[in-house]
Formats: sequence, structure tokens, C-alpha cells
Amino acid sequence: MSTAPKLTPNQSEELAIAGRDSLPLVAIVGPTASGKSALAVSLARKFKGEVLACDSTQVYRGFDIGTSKPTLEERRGVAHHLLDLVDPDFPFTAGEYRSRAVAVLNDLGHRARLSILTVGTGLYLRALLEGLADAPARSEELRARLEAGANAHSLQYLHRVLRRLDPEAALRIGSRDRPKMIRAIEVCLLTGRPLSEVHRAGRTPLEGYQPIKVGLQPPRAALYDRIERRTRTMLERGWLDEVAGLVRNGVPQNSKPFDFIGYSELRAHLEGTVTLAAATKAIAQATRRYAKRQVTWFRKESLVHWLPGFGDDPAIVAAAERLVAGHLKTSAKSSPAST
RNA sequence: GGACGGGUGGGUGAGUGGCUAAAACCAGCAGACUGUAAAUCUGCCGCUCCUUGCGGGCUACGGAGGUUCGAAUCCUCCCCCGUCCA
Repeated sequence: MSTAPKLTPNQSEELAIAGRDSLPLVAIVGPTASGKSALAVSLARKFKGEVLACDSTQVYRGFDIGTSKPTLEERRGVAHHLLDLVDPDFPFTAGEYRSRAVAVLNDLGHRARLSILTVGTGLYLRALLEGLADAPARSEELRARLEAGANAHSLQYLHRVLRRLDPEAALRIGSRDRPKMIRAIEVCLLTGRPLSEVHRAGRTPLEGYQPIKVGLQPPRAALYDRIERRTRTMLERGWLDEVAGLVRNGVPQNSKPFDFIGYSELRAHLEGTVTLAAATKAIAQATRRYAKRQVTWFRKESLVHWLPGFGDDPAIVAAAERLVAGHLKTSAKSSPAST
């Protein structure tokens, strides 16, 4: 399964990153708890890299333990980017991520540092690498009106509207899929063109980077076991206090990160609706399902070098290092421009 | 010991004679997803056979027996659980 390329260690470390026409970019994909952060730090230390989070939840300030944001100790001196970008009430999006990530990528490129992404959110990676369609960002006012319409009538109302604006998209999007219907209608109204047409116009992929995708694929049972244990560890580290503190500090109850896995469950517990044991169980369960969705998504990702284990497993780290080293070497050769 | 109430598929729980392999929800499995994506949505979900069809067979509503053309649904006995009275 894992056929890592052979390469003598060490020779890879001093490979120059600056001065190429195409910069390498390591993307570590895998389900939660598969050890992406640990592997990223290992690779960063080995190859003079820095870590970029590619995770829709870790961009929120104050939501640390529950989103598995790497702690200072876990970062082991490696610089981390794209964490703590916004306050909890800010509606962060894939488009926003892309522009912020591109800026960081370019900065690291100039400083000849290897960019290493820890990818939990597949959509964000796709938005970054392949780009998004040339569609307008979300419009809160328009959405408010659409929501009102949906509430006044029914979800079927939204689907009828969509069918009129873009029959093709209406066929593709389920008549109960509220968020996707709203986005589709939003784009249609804002651009004056059907979403399907906007999509057909293509995307703007990231230029100047050559992604090296490394996938972590631990056995399902082992992953679920680790999720179970990690959930408990997070609680031991004071997750509940974190939630209580957020509530105390007046973070709006309806802000998005409160819907993330665990935060709603722990809030319910703080309100006395459920026992901590029940909440813990529910959290592990939700996390398992999330992991499954990630696996499903990443399976379709192209050109991933899959490694059959956890990112903190020395054997996996070694395999990943060989892989990255191999890519750095070959791309250095094929790249004529090096000072 | 007595009086009620109850035992339904992995869980909760509808269902009181045929339209019921048995609602709904949860869990589980699989999948989709181009700007809220840790979100959202979809399919499957007793076993089995094939010419994969609103197909066939088998098993199933605590247990055993009975009534009936037909029972998760009615009757009898037994077992178990809960509440109350002793």
C-alpha cells in the first residue's frame, strides 16, 4: 500500500526552495485525529517549513481545545499560520480562506520556507488549489430575505425559486438542502446568471505551486478508538471551562463556532440538559461521523500519497519525509531556475 | 401473596385482526457537496435466492399453545419488567 520512494536521508534538507518557478506545497489530508498536526510539525522541522492550517474551525479565536488547535508545545517552535483569524461572530468562508492562504503562501515563498498545510476541511483545500467559481461572496441582506421567504412558505418554496432561476442546479440540489439552495439562488440573483453557467465558466486554480499531497489513512477502528480517547483528553485539558468562559464573555449563543462538534453538546451540559457522560458520548459519536465524511471527501482528492497510519507514528513520519524529499529533489532538478 | 401497567427489529418507540419486514426518530453503513462545509443533503438499513423486480423464499413483535381464510394485534397458560397494595 505504501510504496515510499527511496532516497538517502539528509540530502533533502538543504534543498533550496527560493528561486523556483514552481514552489512545492505540502498538503496533509486526513480525518480528524489522524495526526496531521504532528506530522506537519515533523515535516516542518525537517524541511525548514511552516504550518498553515486549512481548517474551517481553527480560524476562530477562543475556540481552541475543541477545534484541536495545536498548542504551543505541540508546535515545537514551528510557526503556524491561518489560526485565530476572526472573532466568533464573523461568518468565515472558503473564499475568505483562499485569499488569506494565498497571502501566507506567497510570504513563505519569499522567505524560502516550505509551506505545509494541515487539511481538515476539504472544501478549503479545493478552494485554495483549484479555486472557486467566479461568483460573488455571500450577501447577508439577500440571504436574510431568502430565509424569510423560506420561513414564510416552506423549503419547497426555495426549491421552486431555484427551479425557475436555474433548473439545472435545481435538479442537482436536493429540495431540502437549505444552505445549498440559498447559495445557488444567491448567486443567480447577484450575477443575473444561473449558477450552473457560472460554474461552467471555470475556476481560477492556484498558480506557481506544485502540491505534494500526503494522506493519512489509519485503520478505521484505530481511528475511532483514538477519537474516543482524544475526546476525553480534550475534556481533561479544560474544554468545559473553555466553553463556560466563552459563554461568560458574551460570545453570542448563535455564533457559528458554537455549532461545532462538542461546543453545542458542552453548552447543553452547562445548561443542565444533559450529563457530562452523555455529552461526551455524543461528542465522540459526532466526531466519528465527521471523520467518515472527511474520508469520503478526501478519497476523491487527486494524486494523494496515502500512508496507512497516524501522523505521529515514527514509521509514517519517516515515510512522509522520504516522500516529500523525493518530490523536492525531482522538482529541483526539473526546475531550471535555481539561482 | 394481591392489583394494575408493560414486554415490538441495535436503541427509543408507533402500531389493537388483512393495506405490516412492521411508522417515526436515533445509532450504523454508503454516498453527494464550488463561498456557513465540524455545515447541509441523499440512499441503504432482518436473512437469503435469482432472470434485480413495486420479484421469490425464509425468519420476526417475551415463550408455548389456541381462535381465525388471515394475528404483533383476540383467547389460555407460563416467564420477565415497572408501579402500587400487603
